Amino acid sequence: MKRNTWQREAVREALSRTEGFVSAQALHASLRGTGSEVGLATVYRALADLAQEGEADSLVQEGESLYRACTPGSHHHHLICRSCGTAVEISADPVEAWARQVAAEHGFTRPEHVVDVFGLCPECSASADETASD
Amino acid sequence: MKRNTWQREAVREALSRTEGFVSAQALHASLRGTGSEVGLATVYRALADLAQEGEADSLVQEGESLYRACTPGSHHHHLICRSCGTAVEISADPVEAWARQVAAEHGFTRPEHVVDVFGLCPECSASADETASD
DNA sequence: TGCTACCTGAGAACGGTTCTCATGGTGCGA
DNA sequence: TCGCACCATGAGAACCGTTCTCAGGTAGCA
Ligand SMILES: [Mn+2]
Ligand SMILES: [Mn+2]
Ligand SMILES: [Zn+2]
Ligand SMILES: [Zn+2]
Repeated sequence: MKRNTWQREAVREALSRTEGFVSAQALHASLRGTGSEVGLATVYRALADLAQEGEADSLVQEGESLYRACTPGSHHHHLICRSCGTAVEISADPVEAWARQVAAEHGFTRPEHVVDVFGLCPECSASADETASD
Repeated sequence: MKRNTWQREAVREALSRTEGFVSAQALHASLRGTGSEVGLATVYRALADLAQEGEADSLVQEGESLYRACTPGSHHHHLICRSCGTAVEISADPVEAWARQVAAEHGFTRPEHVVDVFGLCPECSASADETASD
């Protein structure tokens, strides 16, 4: 059992207050900005633990691991804004079945899958349109 | 237009001789092993160029970028062995449509998607079974 | 309250990737 | 074919996100 420290709770809380995916460093900077003196290594450790326990989702983008608070116990995927990181949880039942079937057809066992949809969220789409018309 | 150098050609050839996804460093070691004196930075540059031009696919696994020769011009995905890196190109037409629809439903524009299926290939599945029964 | 195993944090170390810059070769024009 | 300008190359340094180290601190338990 993990000990309860104010540092871990601070990370959990900061993550849950964040809309989209954030990096460990950004979360650490955000915590420091509010006066918290949590260490960077602790933020990394807390995020890794949260991800392992299923309380956070993670993905890698441009060499950086990004994290997001996650509704535990439910397998799901994400629709993520490339510009601001905002994410929507989506179910992908047809894709789950397709992935299992594809693996089986080729004799692959213990299938897992990575499915992420990226795009520009409505807000960022609007901004992009303005910029384009300048 | 990129210049034609024996280094770039060597990288292209080494990549096409490789069954599955390989890292830049592994490909460099392989080239060095055959007597080629290509530099590591050049391998990185050549692989980045090939990926950009659509002649190579890439994915990130455990903090490392992996590359694979790709049949150009065709959008496809991969079924990849977690153990040995062997990959099978798969089409995912139902997933393409699903991804576009999900993005549209949430007002996201310019959708892209990341879809990879991982598993153990038949050979590695057999090896894993032997190990497990020891 | 006291004990102890575990957590924390500053900085060092790590590993993959990119950058620097002197050197060398490609492609092109003459 | 020859010469030149410009781009590619490669060794090593720099970079950057992440993990490790270890001394000091603290949660949890009796
Ligand atoms: Mn899924
Ligand atoms: Mn696709
Ligand atoms: Zn956005
Ligand atoms: Zn395999």
